[in-house]
Parts: sequence; C-alpha cells; structure tokens
Amino acid sequence: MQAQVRDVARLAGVSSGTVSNALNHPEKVSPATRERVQQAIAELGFVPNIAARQLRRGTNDSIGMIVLDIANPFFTAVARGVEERLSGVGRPLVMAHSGQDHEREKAYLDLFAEQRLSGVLVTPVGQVLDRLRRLRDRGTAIVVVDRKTGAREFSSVSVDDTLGGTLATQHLLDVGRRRIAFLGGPERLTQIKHRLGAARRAVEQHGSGEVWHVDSPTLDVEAGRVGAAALLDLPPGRRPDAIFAANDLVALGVLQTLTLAGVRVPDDIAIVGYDDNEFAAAAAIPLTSVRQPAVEMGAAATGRLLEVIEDPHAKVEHIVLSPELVVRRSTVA
Amino acid sequence: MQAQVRDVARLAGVSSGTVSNALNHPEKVSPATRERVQQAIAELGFVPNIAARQLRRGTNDSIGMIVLDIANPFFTAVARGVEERLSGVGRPLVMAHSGQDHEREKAYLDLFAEQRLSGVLVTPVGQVLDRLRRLRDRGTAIVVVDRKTGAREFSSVSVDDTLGGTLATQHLLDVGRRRIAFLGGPERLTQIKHRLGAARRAVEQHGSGEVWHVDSPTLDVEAGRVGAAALLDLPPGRRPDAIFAANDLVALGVLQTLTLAGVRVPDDIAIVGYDDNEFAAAAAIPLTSVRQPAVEMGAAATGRLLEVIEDPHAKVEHIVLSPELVVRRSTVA
DNA sequence: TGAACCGATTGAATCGTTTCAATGTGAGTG
DNA sequence: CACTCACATTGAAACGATTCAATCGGTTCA
Repeated sequence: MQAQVRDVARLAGVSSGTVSNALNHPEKVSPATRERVQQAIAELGFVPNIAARQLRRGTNDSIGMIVLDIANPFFTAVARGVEERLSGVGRPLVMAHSGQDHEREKAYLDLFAEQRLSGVLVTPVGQVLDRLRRLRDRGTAIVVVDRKTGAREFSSVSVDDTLGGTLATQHLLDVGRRRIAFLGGPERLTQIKHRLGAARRAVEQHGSGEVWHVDSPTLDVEAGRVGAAALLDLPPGRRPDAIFAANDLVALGVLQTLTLAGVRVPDDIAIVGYDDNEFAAAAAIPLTSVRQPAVEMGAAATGRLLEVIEDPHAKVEHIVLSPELVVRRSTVA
Repeated sequence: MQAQVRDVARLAGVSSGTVSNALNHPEKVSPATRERVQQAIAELGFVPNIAARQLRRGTNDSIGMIVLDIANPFFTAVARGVEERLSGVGRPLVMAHSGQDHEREKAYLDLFAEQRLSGVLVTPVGQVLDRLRRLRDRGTAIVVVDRKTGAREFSSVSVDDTLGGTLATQHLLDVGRRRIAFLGGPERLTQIKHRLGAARRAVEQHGSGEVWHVDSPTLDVEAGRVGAAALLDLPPGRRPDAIFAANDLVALGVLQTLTLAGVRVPDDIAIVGYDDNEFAAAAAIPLTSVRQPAVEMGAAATGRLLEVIEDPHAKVEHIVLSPELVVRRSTVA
C-alpha cells in the first residue's frame, strides 16, 4: 500500500540497492540515475521506514533528553542549551518529560533503551542506576545533567549547589537577616540537601542567626504559596525575617502570598530565589536570586555527550559550573 | 553481543516464539514458562529491539508532539494537558521543539513520518500542508493545536482569537483608553491577525480611538522590551495610553521597560497581556490578561487524536474554545 | 588484441522481532 | 479405548530497509 524501495526501484528502472545508495551514499550513484530515483521518490511520496533502516544499521542517530520539569523555565533553558549545541550536528533531539515521576522516568528510559538511541541526557529523579547501566551496556551514551549520580560512573554536568547556598545565605546575613526559613523540597533531592546544608554552615560560621527548613513535596509556585502561608501562621515573634526559596518558582509563590497578606518585602521579610530564571527580574518585586548557568549547562552536557558517543571509553568527567548571586529589590530596599 | 530473544529462549529452554508470547501475549503462555522466561530476561538484561518489533508489527505506539516554543509557559501548559489525557493510555509521548523554525519543523515531521508514529500533535509554523498530508497518508493521525490549517482537512483545537481580541480591546475602551498599540508579531501568524483584527473592529464599533500595530519577529520577553522602547521613543503626544501585548511574555517585557523608564502602569499606559500564564499574576504589576484554556486545549486535542487513531476516517472536527478576560492591576488602579 | 582496471549497478543475505499454521500433549467424553 | 477438544509450544516466514560480493560494460594501456 505504502511505497517502499521496491516500488521506487521499479519506477526508476533500477534495483533496490541503487535506490538505497542514492539515498545514503549519493556519491556511489551516477548523477543521471540519482535524478531518476529522486523523481520516483517524489512521485510516490516515498518515506523510508526507519524501523527497517535501523534494524539493519543497528544504530539510531537521535539523542534523547528526559526533562525533569517542563513547566520550570530553568529546565527549558537547559534544553535551549542542548539544542544550540546540537544545531548543525545532524542529530534530532527527542524529549520526554518525567515530571518528577519516577515511574514515568523508568518508562522513558526503557523506551530509549529499546530505541537504541545514540545518547541520552537525563536528570534522574529516583533510583535509576541499574537502568542507566543497562542503557550504557546497550551502547547508549549517557550524561547526567544537573545532578551527580551516586556511583559517579557517568559523566555529569552540574552547578555547585553548596556555593549557591553559601552565596545566598551570606548575602542575607550581610543585609542583617538572622532568622532564615529555607523553603522547598523534597529533602531527598541532593540539590536541596546541598543548598540547605550550605545555608546552615554559613549561619553557623557567622556565629549568630538560625536556619530552618520548611519542606514541600514539589518545587513550583503553589509550593511557595503554601509554604509562605504556613510561615504567616506563626506568631509574629517566630516568623522569619528572610526566606531562602529553593527555586524561583517557589520564590514567586512566596512573594505573591506575602504581598497579598500585606507583608512588606524586603522590609519585613526578604526573599532570595534560586535559578534566576527569566521571570525573576520581572516579578512584582524583582527577585534577588542565585543565577544558574542553565544554557551553558545544557550545552556543556551535550558537548560531553557527543564525545562519549564518539568514544564510549572516554573517561568519566564531572563538570561543575559556578552560580552567582544577582541582587535585586527583594533583599535590599 | 547484546542479548536477543534467541538467547533468552535458549536460556529458558523454550523457543523464540514463546519468549515473544510471554512478552506480548502473556495469557498464551503457561505461568511456569512465563516465570522461567522472565528469569532469563532479567539474567541477561534483555531489552527488545524496538526497530525489529516495529518492523514486524508495522505500527509504533508512540505519539509525537511538535512544540512551537518550549520557553513559553503557554505551550508547556498545553503539553501538560496532553500528558494528563494520555496518562494511563499506555502511549508514550515524545516531544520535539520547532522553536518557530520552519526548517526544524519540517525535519521533525519527516522524522515522525519515518517513525510511523500513531499520532502527531502539531502547532504548524510554516507551510507544511504537504508534509501533514503525507504523514496522514502513511497512517499517522494528526490533530492541529492552537491553529486551524488553511485547508481545514485536519481536525483541530484552537481558542477563539477574535473573541480574545475583542475582550481585551473592549476592556481597554471601557477603562477609558483610546490610543492602543498592539504589540507583537510576526503578522503572518493567524493568531496575530485575528487578535489584531478584532481589536480594530472593536475600536471602530466604539466610534472613537485608534489601534496600530507594532510588529516583532518573535513573541518573547525581549520582543516586549524592544517594542516598548520603540513606543517610548515617540513624542509624548503620540504615545499610546494602552498596550495590547500579543502574549504575556511580551507583556512582561513591556512592563519591565515601562517601569524602568518611570512610566506609571496603568496610570500613564495600561497593559493587557494574552494567555494568562502562571507568571502574569506574579508580575511587578499583576497583568490583566486574556486567559486561554491551555491545559484543556492540550487535553481536548489529545482526546481527538486518540479518536482519529482508532478510526482514521472519523470526520474532521474543529473544536474552538473560548478565552476569558482576567482583570488585574495593569489596567485598573 | 587482450589484460587490467574502473565506476556503476545488481540482488541475495541480513538485521531481530512477531506471527501463525502446524504439532504435541493430556484431559475429558461417549 | 478411540476420538475430540483445548491448550501450550514450536519454528519458519515475514516485515522493509541496507550491505556487500559479484557482475557488467566500457576505457586505457602494454
């Protein structure tokens, strides 16, 4: 029913091998024949069946990316970096969305394994070491983005969360804040652990002040709203004078709730966000935030991935980028 | 080198046909055998080669989505709707990003055609009717999202842009604005055409006032900044007293630039955005915006797509959803 | 003139799974 | 006891492209 090489071959008056060559090794076919084949392809609307091609070739040029949270501008910025690095390389990028859901993450890793992709960029949610190993053993290159895997057996690109946590906290201390609520979770994320740990250490080192953790199941605007509401429920004397939000989405939620409640930012409570996404600067009160080089991270991870694809035995490398503090009105009047 | 059915079969002491049945038609295999096969699969780390499966089966369960602009929360919200509708259906969603680039759009449509996906959701950028037809002729179901194709031969789900344009403009007129700059482009997008056209008609019908178009090559925050700067360059008497931004990203850029320039919003210039994305309410001055039911659109498009997959001859249907105006501080003090 | 060589083309084998007609094995029935 | 019938299993064919050794036809050169 659907045209295949056979049909194209017949119409062009050549063999199927020649059609294939015209498609994949044009230099092996005389210009005249090539032309006839092209004509026949156009006439029949022939589209090669990639399954057959891939089965025979044994490889798939595509690169897969499992995005942790597509609604978070930070991750879409990472994706932008990936695409930029990939442009002109001739490898399509297919994306899947885990949405922090471990089951979906597993399902997509399995799908990518079945598809025998050349490479996969992943920001793992749960325990997927076994799947990543299987993927690698099947010949798929892997680079971990925005994480370091426990076993460190895969190359990774991440941003120094400890430094980020220190920068934010140090800044809050510098502007005179002492009661800092760290808002966001879940706590098991290494991100959270490192940023929070650094905050605690910074305060400790400073000698005065305190940090406490307000957990949340997710890291979105709603989590910020809920967390801020919980803090407002505290008796005035026990409220924080600063909130360190685990990312900018949370910070925006916090800002919204505080503003609605008549709390003055930064006078009553200062807010520091994390990521410095595109919306941080456009917020009601422009957010002080820890800028993560998201685009650069995506590009670096992709560069590394392409190297691993070329040489599967390339040695494992962990690239760690540095964040920087961007001060805006949410912490200084 | 890599385990295949043959190897699993040998280890489990059965034939390859039985292994395949254990995988795809478990009810045809006795529990004991099924168990042995599972064991062998686990032991060998066997992952079926999807290319071979697909070649034989002739179908691919996956659904593809070509996202127009992954950095725009509106489209990620649409994607969320798609995922929600798809959850539990057992069809993986793979996404590709055209980023408004017609070449990339074509490349991904070709990739999806080669992959023989079950269905594709697409928000077309350029002239792709021929490719969509070819895709359909190859047996891939297609639903157009947030557009109606010229020829109307594909089912679509969109939002009434004329109504949206009318709502926004009527509101601006109601709050006493008369000089309205419509900011955003490119003009060839039907979106833009309809919203702008409706704005012009609303003003005309009202009897007084004027609307003019400030074009932009893209619809992002930067476009808003640039457009607003251009408007500020006008002599005070020729400046608008309201800006109708083609989407919220543009509106945020406008807001940023106006605020930095000391223009009072809404006193000097009112701003209406479009989409009512998650960040509109959290903006420096909360944005009045035309809310588009993005999640619902994604869900509806997916529902339609699943129907077309079931019955390729299902009749073409155009679902048009209605936007609604959300009034916030950027238009009323 | 014949051998050597060259580029273009052919066509059968191949990739790894699924499918399906055929076969085997008991259990149940008259 | 012979005969069905149901169920489990087998094994070879098939999916549609690519590959590669073999062939073809023509040119060049000794």
